[in-house]
Amino acid sequence: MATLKDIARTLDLSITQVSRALNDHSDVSEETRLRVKEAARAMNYHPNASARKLVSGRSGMVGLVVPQHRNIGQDGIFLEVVAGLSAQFSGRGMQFVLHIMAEHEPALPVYQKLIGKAMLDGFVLIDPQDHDPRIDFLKKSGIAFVVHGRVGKAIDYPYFDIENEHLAYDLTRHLADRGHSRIAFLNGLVGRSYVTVREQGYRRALAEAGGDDLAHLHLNSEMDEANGLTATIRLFSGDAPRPTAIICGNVRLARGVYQGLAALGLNVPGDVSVVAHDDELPSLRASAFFPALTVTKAPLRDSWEPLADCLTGAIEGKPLAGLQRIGNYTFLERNSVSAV
Amino acid sequence: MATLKDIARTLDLSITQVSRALNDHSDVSEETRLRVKEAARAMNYHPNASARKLVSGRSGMVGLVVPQHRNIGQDGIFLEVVAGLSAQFSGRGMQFVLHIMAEHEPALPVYQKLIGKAMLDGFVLIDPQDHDPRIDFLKKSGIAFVVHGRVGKAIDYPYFDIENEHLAYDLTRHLADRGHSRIAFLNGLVGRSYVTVREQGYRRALAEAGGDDLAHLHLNSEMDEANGLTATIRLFSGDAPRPTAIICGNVRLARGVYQGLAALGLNVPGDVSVVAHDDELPSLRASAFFPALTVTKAPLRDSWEPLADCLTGAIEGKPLAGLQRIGNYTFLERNSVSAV
DNA sequence: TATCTTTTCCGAAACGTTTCGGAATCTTTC
DNA sequence: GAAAGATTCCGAAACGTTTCGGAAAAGATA
Repeated sequence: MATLKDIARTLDLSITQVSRALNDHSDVSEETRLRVKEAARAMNYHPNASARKLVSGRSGMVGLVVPQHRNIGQDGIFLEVVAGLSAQFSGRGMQFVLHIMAEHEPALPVYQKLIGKAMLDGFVLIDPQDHDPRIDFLKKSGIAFVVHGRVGKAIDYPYFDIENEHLAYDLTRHLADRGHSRIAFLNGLVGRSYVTVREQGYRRALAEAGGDDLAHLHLNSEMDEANGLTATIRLFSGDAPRPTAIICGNVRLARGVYQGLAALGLNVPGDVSVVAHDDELPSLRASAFFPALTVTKAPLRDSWEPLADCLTGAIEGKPLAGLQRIGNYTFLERNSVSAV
Repeated sequence: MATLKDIARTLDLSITQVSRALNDHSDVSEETRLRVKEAARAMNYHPNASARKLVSGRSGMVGLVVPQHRNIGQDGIFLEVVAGLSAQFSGRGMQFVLHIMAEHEPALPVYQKLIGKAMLDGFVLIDPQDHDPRIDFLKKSGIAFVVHGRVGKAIDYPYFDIENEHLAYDLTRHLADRGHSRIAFLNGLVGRSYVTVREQGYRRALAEAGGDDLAHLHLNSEMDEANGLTATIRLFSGDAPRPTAIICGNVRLARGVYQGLAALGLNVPGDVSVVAHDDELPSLRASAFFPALTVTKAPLRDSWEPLADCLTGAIEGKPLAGLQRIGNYTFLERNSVSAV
């Protein structure tokens, strides 16, 4: 492998000057800058990442740490995350390190070890929880990171997120405006920050509309098809007043809901209206539902670029203000809602 | 972050001796070895990977480079690979670097750049092709690597593979022994090394059995459900003699074949026998087919450990002999085959 | 006691890069 | 034509680790 020394020798320059030329410093003449860059290309020189990290603190590597939970295999979402982030960082000449933890391994020691080894410039943190110890830990250890999502009020770290409170409000409001008052919400796992704020949006809309705030209509579960189906069955059996509309946290839940309603002989939207939030995972198309599903749409795949932007910004020490981004969502009215 | 110098200072030892103590060198007394290790743990010292790599050539990081092809999202297999390998290396205290290339980016420059940066100790290479330039390139550049699969005869690099030739032979022979002579083989994409050798096994069995070697019964395609279905339709339309049995390169193809046969009103195994090779992807269970599918089974998930073993062995400079491993497969006779 | 081994330790160099402080060369100015 | 400033360059130190060669201390042998 060619090193700075090699280039310096062939060009009869000092190592210092070669380094400065390659890094576009000011005090190197235009002529030598070109000569050096040409030579570097010719000898296909790539700076040694370890040496660079050692002195300048940058290695160009970022990490993602995820637990290996049982359904990591089926869940298309994980793949979307990994492929999306990896492609983003690869495209920036950076390296993406994936660390999959053992089943019930605690996360903090893993981060600590990775930080201790000092080879990563920063982390992407996904699936933030309501009181997420990882965020505090990363903040305290002073390493750059970006969160996919956000938790709490006064937020002093880089993140990319969508307005989950708003979209839950919009979906609920959309139904309430059409006369629905018993609106069920199939939300996600308790503790996830977006689940919490979506519940807040749901309750805010209900309160405004004066609709019944029936506790049993808000259900938390893993957001898969099976739970969508069983939740639907549950909602429509027993003596409790039945919903006239269902909001689904994602499209996979909605698919289960459609199946459940079909099994119960109930019509969409005749008997029950259904709406959902759509992450636009490639495997599940909300528009292909019958009847086509009304959704708020915010493609997950639009997250990776801003996340990578924010993390590289944080690594470069840019001010926090530019590193907190909110993604847009759109409301798509289709055929799964009717007035009551 | 604590460094060797910190430990040396608090213990009033030299940096040298601390380093040697931690790395279990011979010339350090048992007493100081313990004192040093204890101190290191107390100060939660982790060796700086960059510094270590710089001098000793080892960073404890390995890489996987994959192209971002269109169906990277749906294909559960990619996730299985990434999660499996990452977990293996994470469990060994190593880091797993995933590099996803742009759609049609050439692979060799990517490897060259990664090798140039000199931060990886080795690579895992998957999906080897019949004349794979990546293998030559990695061999020439002298970096450690392991191949999932193998190509050609005299193989002088570490690999983990299963006996694809044998398993194709076994499946074909199983059918031939039951009187089938017109046996179709839905193989995978041309150029993949395992596809090539499976075809050889198929032809060998046919030749032995004296069965018809009908060229049109060997089909190459992407190994998904859709192709299984269309291939089946194709096999049973037109004037060419129709197969009495179908071998599928994987279970996903088999699922398509079952659908196709059902659509054609053909019975399994009454009208057509079906067998397949089963990688045991979590999303597709061959035993849940109706009728249950006869297969050769070699769980893909059993590959990651030997692959990681071989790669770490190669990095440590172990002799090639122990780094070439063959995985087992089992033959599971179920209900999808009948005699003719 | 003097010499020879064995055990245990340490200084210094090296890996490839960045960066600080200063030095050489060239250009301008009076 | 000399002093001042700009421009372009370079030596040396530093990052944290491993390792080579040798040295000190301890024990064994004569």
